[in-house]
Amino acid sequence: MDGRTRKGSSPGRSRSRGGGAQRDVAPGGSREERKRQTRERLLDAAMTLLEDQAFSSLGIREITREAGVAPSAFYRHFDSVEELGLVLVEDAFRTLRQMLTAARTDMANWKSVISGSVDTLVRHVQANRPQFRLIARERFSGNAVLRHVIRREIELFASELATDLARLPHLNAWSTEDLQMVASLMVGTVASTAEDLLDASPDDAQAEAEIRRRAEKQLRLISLGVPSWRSASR
Amino acid sequence: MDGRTRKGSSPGRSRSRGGGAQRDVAPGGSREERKRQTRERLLDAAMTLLEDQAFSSLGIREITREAGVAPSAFYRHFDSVEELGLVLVEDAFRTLRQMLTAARTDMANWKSVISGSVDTLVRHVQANRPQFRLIARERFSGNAVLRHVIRREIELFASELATDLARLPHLNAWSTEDLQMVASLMVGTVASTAEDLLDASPDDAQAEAEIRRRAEKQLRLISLGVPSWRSASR
DNA sequence: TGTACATCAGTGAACGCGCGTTCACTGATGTAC
DNA sequence: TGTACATCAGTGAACGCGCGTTCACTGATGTAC
Repeated sequence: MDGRTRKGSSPGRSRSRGGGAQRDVAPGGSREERKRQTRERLLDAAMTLLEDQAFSSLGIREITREAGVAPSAFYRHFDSVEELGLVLVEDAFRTLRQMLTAARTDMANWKSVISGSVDTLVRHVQANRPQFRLIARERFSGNAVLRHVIRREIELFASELATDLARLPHLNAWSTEDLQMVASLMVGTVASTAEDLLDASPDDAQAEAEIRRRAEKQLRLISLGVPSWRSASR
Repeated sequence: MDGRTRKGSSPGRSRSRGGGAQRDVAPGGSREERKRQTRERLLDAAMTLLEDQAFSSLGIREITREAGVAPSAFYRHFDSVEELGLVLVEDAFRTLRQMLTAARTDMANWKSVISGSVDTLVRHVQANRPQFRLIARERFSGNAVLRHVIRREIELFASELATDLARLPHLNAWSTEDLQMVASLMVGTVASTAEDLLDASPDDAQAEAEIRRRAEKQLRLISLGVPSWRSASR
């Protein structure tokens, strides 16, 4: 038995653990490796706490308590809670980018591009709820540094989507402004869908199915407006 | 001169002040009236502080300091910061409901219903930035009680919009589910627009014009999809 | 392989500080006569 | 109108508490010979 207690754990986080035979509880590993593990525990602890509270109310003592280390140990890994938060946000966006790569791969089989994308979205959100919740929440609230990092990333996604859309047959003659308009509408719809998923219980299959249906319909409705756009607006 | 200092003020708040001759600085008024004024100062102070921070990090000492009263005076008016927060949220939604009433009045002149609604939105958001920011931020973050109150209100608006839409010629044969789908898409688009406005500087007329243009286009694109909906989906 | 020394992740005590909350008070306002 | 008493919004001192941060320490791990 180990004197420390490990109060919380977040099975959702998929940070790659170093290779080897050592157990989570037993000592094991080189000094460097063990330091990495403690850092991991701090990040996991913060993520667990963020499920129920805002980032701006997270404290060093709170995080270290949850992680099962002394408060002063925090400073061996981060200068401030904000620095830790930036690492969490970077992690979350790495997850989100993986989702987008997966969604683009799914685009290969055309015709069901909408339901394919929505399916990719739902699976990734459900598999990484803490990360998506972090992005959804801190996009608006509290800490200005985190907020700006998140905003910038999301704008980037909308621009990338606009570029993707420009390659589609119906859209290649559209102005940049109009492409960005459609892209931001789609990104906004997808973001709302993700928020609805996070708001529902992860085990509520019916709620998930309804959210999925609605998102597909909304994206389909938007796409139905596309062919009529030019003629109606000019 | 008065010994107290009034550090902050929020001219945006439009709470109706009691009738009479008394000045803001001078003593004036009945005991009841002066109590009401102090309560007002606390609410205003909290709203001012909320422009830069999350509700969940607001403290009693912070609010009373900003309002220029002793910390213990807080308890003459509210049992907790949360109770004060609920009053702020109610106020904010009163403002939002006034906006919706105004928007419905504008609906009288058909054909420009979209640009009319967007104009109403922009004017109300700009005139009540603190309130709209409160709703936008606390919809996700921190305090669970506030979050749920805000969610419920927003769902209510989407339902009301669905009812309104059902009266329109093209839409009166639609299923409830599809009406709600369109309504939530529109509410989401309007919410994103409000967030963009709050993110931009209130004095940046060019940014405002671009946000307005984009919102009008997005709503128009959605409405263009509506006539094709049934045929394409069934 | 064995020994002596260096490194450094994690500890725990200590600090000063601001927090939320309580409480007896004060003095202006309100009320009864 | 004047007087005596009641009310109560706001005060300021006091409390215990948990916070962020510092610092000398310890003992396992790493390295040089």
